[in-house]
Amino acid sequence: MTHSAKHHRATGRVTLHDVAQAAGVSPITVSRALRGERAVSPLLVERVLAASERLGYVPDPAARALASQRSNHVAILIPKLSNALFVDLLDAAQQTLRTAGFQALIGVTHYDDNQEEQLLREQLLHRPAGLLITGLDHNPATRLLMARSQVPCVHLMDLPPDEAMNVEAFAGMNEAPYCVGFRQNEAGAALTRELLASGRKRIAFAGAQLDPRVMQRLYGWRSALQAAGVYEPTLEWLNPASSSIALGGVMFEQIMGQTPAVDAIFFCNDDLAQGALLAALRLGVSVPERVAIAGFNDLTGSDQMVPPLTTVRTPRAAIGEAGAQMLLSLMRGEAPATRFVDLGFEIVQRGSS
Amino acid sequence: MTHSAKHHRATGRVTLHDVAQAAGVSPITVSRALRGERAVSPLLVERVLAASERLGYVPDPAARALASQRSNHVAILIPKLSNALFVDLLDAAQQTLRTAGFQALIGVTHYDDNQEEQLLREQLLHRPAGLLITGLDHNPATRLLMARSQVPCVHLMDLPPDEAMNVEAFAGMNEAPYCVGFRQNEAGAALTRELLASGRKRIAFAGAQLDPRVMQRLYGWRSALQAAGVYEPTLEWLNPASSSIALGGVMFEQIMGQTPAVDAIFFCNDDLAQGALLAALRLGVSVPERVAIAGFNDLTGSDQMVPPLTTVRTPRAAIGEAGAQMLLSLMRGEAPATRFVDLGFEIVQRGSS
DNA sequence: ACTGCATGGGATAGCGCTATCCTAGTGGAG
DNA sequence: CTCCACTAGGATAGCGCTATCCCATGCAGT
Repeated sequence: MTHSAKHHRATGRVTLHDVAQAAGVSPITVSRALRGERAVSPLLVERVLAASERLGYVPDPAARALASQRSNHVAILIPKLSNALFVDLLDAAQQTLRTAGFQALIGVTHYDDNQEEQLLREQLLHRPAGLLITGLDHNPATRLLMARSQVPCVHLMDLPPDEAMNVEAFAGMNEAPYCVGFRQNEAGAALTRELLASGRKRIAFAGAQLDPRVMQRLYGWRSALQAAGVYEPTLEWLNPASSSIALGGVMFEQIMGQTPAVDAIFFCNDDLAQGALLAALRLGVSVPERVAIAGFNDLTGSDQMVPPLTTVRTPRAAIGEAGAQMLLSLMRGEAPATRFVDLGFEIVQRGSS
Repeated sequence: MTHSAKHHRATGRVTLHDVAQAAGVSPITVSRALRGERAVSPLLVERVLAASERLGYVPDPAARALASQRSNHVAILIPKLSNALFVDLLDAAQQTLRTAGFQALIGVTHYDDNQEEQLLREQLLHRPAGLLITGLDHNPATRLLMARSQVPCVHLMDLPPDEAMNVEAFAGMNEAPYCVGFRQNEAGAALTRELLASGRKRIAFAGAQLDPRVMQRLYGWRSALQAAGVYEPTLEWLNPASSSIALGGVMFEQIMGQTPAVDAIFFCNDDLAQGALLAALRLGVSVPERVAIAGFNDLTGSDQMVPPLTTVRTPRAAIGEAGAQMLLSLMRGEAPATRFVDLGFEIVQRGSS
C-alpha cells in the first residue's frame, strides 16, 4: 500500500485531506482557509477554495463537533407546538439560523420545568453553539446547566420587569441575560386602557395556561383597572388548563353567567377570544353591544371573526428572527450593544370592542 | 506524566475510558455492554452499568457519529409550519423519536422541491439515522439523494394510489417506499358521497395550495360526483395560494357570486371552510340551508364554529407516531410486516351540512 | 550585526467513540 | 486425543476534523 493510498478513505467521503492534496497545501491550512480562522495568504485561500469547489468538499459536522467541542446545532426550547404563537416563533428563528448555517434542535417542554431541564441536558450533549429559550424563569437546575455549559443563550418573548432592570436584580447570576421580546405587562395595561377609554367599566380578565407571560398581562390589566379605580378581584378568571378555542367558549359562558354586570372581557390569548366570540354567536349575546371582547397576539383568523376581534398584535416572528440574529452575533463572540431588545406591540382595534 | 494521567481528558468529560477503568474492563467492552452489541457476560454488564451510573457517564453523540458514521439524529421534512396539520404531525413524530433517544432535525420545505433537496442535502451531512418525509412525490435529485444515502425513510400522509400498489409502479425504484397515511382520494370521495346522500346536487370543490394531497381529494370528489352523474367542471375552484382562513372567505364569496346554483362546498382544508363559515355569517348566507359547507382535517376550532363544521377527521398525530415507530423499527434493521400503513379517516357530520 | 516580535505555514496530537481483526478459552464431534 | 467451530474479551486503528505548539521568515529598533 503506497502512502497516497492511505488517503482513500473507506467512506468515500471527500475530506480535508483530499482538498489539501489537490491544493498542494497542508490540511490545517485548508481548515483555516475555509473557516477564515487566522491569516492565510490570499493566494492560498484562492487555491483552497478552488480545490474545495472542484472536489465538492463539505465539512463533516460530527468531526468538527468532536474536534472543536462545538457543533453547528442551536437548541431551541419552546413550551408547546399547539399554540400558534410558538410555532411562528420557531419558524422564524429556525429559518434565520439555517440561513447562517446552523441546524435547529427543537425541544418542546410542555410547560414542565423538569422536562425543560431534561431536554436541555439532552441537547447540551450535542454541544450546541447556541441556545434559544422561551421565557426568563427556569428552575435552578436548568439555570445552572445553562451557566456551566458556557453556551451563548438568548431568551425569547419575555423581558425582565422594569424594576428588575437594575444590576441588583441579577445579583444571583453572573451576568444579566440576553432577551428579545416585549413588555407583556405594558401590553396588557395598554389594551385595558383602550377598553376603559371606550367607556367600559367592568372589564374582566380571562386567562388560561397561566404561564409567566399570561401573569404579566394579568398584572398589566390589574394595574390599569386599579389606576382607574375600577378593579375588583371578582373580575379575574384564571384557568390553568391549556388555552384553546373550546375553553374560550366555556369561560365566556361561565363569566357571563356568574358576573352579568361585566361589559368587557380581555382574554389572554386570541384562541380563547375567538372561542368566546363563537360562543356569543351561539348564545345570541351581541358583541360588542352587550359585552366587548378583546384578545391577545392577533393570531390567524382573528381579523375574520364576526365581529373582527380587537387584540394586541405581538411581533413573534420578529422576535424569533431578532433573537436568532442576536444569538448569531453572540456565537461570533461579539457583544451586542444591549442585552434587552424590546420589539413592542400594537393595539389592533376591531369590531369586537 | 504517568500513564494514568493520560486519561484525565482536558475537557473534564467522563469518557468511556473512565468507565472502563472504574469497571476494570477495556473501553470496547464498556461500549458493547452499553449498546447491547455482541454478547457480554452478565457479570461484566452489571459492573459496567454500575460504574457508568456511578460516574454519570453519558456517551458523546459527536464521537459516536464520527466513529460509526451514524448519528442519533432523525431528519424530518415537512412543507409548512403555518398549517396546523403538519405541526401536529411533527409534534407527534418528534415526541415519539425523542422517547427512543433520537433527536429530530426539522426542515421546512415551503412546498419547494429545490428547498427540499437542499434541506435534505444539509441534513444528510449529519448522517441521520433515519428520515421522515411528507408525501411521496419528490424530484429526481431528492430521490437519488435518499437512495444513495441508504438512510431508512418513511413517507408520511400519503399512500400510493391503489392502482400503483403493484410491483410495476415502483419499477424505477429499487424497492417500494414505506408509507404511513391514509387514502386522501377515498376520504374526498367519502365526504362527497355523504353530501350527496344528504340531498345536495351541486357540490363545489374549493382547493388551495394544491399539493398532491389536495389533488387526491379533488380526484376523490370528482369521481364521486361522476359516479352520481352530477359532475361539472365549473364546480372546481382551485387556487394555488396558501390555504388560510382569510382565503376561505374570499373563495366563498367568489363561488357564491359566480355559481349561485351551488348547494354545497367541499373545502380541501378546514381553515378555508372556517373562513367560509365566517364569511357566510358576515354576508347573511344561511348555512346549511342555503349552502352546505364541509372541510377537511378537523382542525382546532372546527367543532366550535357556528354552525359546527362537517369535516373529515384525519389521524395526523397517529400518522406522526406510527411513522416514527415504523422508522424506529427500520433503524433497528427490522423489516416491517407491511410497507403501507393505512390509518384511515372518519367523516364527522356536524351542523354545517 | 543582534535582538525582538509579528506573520504565515506546518507537524503533531488528540477529540471520544466504534469497526475490525485477533486471541484465548470453551465444549462437542469424530 | 485431536480438531474445529464458537464464544467472550481485547488490541489496534482509525472516523475527519481542529487546538496547540513549533518553525521559518521578514522587518523594525538599537
